[in-house]
Amino acid sequence: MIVLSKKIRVRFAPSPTGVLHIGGARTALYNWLFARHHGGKFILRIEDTDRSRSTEEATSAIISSLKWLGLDWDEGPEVGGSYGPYHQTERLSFYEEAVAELLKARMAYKCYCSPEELEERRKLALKSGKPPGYDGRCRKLTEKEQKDYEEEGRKCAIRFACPKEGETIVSDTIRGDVVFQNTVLEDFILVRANGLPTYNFAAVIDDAAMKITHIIRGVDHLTNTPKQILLYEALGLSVPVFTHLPMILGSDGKPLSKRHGATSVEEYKKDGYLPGAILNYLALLGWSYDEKTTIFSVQDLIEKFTLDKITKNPAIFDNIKLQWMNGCYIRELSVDKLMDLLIPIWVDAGFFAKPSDFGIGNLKTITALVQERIKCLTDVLELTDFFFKEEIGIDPKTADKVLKNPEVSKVLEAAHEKLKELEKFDTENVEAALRSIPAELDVKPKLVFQPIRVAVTGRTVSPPLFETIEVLGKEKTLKRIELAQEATEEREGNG
RNA sequence: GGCGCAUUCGUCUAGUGGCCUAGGACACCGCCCUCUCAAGGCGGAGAUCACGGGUUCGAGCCCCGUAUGCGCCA
Repeated sequence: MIVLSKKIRVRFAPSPTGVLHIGGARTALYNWLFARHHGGKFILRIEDTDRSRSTEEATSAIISSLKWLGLDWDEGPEVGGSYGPYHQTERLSFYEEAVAELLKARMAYKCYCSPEELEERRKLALKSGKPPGYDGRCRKLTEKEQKDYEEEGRKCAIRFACPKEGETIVSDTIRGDVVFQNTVLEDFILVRANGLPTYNFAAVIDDAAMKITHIIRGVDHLTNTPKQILLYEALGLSVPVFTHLPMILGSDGKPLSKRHGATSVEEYKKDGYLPGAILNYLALLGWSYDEKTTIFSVQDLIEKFTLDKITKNPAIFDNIKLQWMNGCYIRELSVDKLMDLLIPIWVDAGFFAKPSDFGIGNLKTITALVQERIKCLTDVLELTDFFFKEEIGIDPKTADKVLKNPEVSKVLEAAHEKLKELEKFDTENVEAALRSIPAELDVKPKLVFQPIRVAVTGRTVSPPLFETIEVLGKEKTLKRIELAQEATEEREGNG
């Protein structure tokens, strides 16, 4: 494909009716990657003509999600640009102008049918097995009839006068030529009775005015495309290159929705996912580079992304794989960087008010201990709460499993004794002290370390024991062992 | 209802007529490492390439039909 790199212009055009969803994020990503790969421009346009559902909050939410993902735009809200404004509701004059032109050329006409009438006719047509589309009755209205309607006070919508013969071909970069018979394209509405343009119309006018060269969007728009092409042609505008992306589905193969769990970028952020991991995962949902590579930095993606490697098949969104990938990205972080990300999570959980309350050094050690054990940042809470809590509870089942062994009393006693004697309470000394216990008591290592772990952390699963004990410190460690001993004795007394 | 798109391991995918007894990744199972859990290493299982026809010396790959799913008109 010959591409004039400098001139490539693509856009992401969300409707601000809600937060940025995974599907939208992927569309934005592919557009952004394509622009960055070719050194073109990435434009953000807000399609807010549906006034009843569009909100300022949604616009800000989408913008902040895009920023968080690192998908920056060259033109659009906040940054401006020479093809603005970038909100459709501020571009009404563009649409009016185009409508006037089409009406004058008789390629559009006024339709006085009310929504109620249309709905009724649609139902009727369906009932009798006929196509439910608009029948085109207002297309042949005489001037007198129009005048009568106007006098009746009827409002009119503007419809496109679709050619009734021939075919329109959509050349899609990944699906090839898709042919539509013009007869099946009804006279669709350009401007509603309320004066606002429809999606198909506004998008074409704006894409042309903004000199968009490539349109990359979901396949759900594929059947809208012939209508749009007809509009480009009617207005003498050059038709952009189309790429229709496969859908993203939920685990049951149905369209992604709330019941599949998190579906918005915001939620993933809150759950402790990293932007790089989300981008990497999304890039691979419908695109691949070769048969081996899975991990791509943003820079890799920019270098390697091409439209011809996009697949046609819809993809099921797999949270498990995203989690795995997020874990990979967490492991790639420096300890300092990871700690910076973890601190607000600990603070939110109420473990401490500011890092110095617990000690930066300790937090750094803890971070290093959990780095390869968490898939999401928020996983850290469950794994580290015992460090911060003054008192830990040992759940009865855990106690039953680990503390019921007859050797436990001896083990805990020995551990307490040895740790108490330590002058330098660091990992090395703690390890040496505890490692001597199995041989001395002639007990398997596991039967020594597990009870100590449970005593000290309250859990059977924890970060590495010796390091953990160092961070906890002598006082807390000894106290927790004592408490466990008491509990054990009680059990023995009762048992 | 019409039109359109899609269909390779459970999931994401590689595959553009002979390199495919179908490759990789996640998940799963086993072993190694090991104080638990992870991480890491090694290995295993898992796909009659939706189905049925055709074209061809040869088809996952090309053509036709069917089924299923999804989308648009809404």
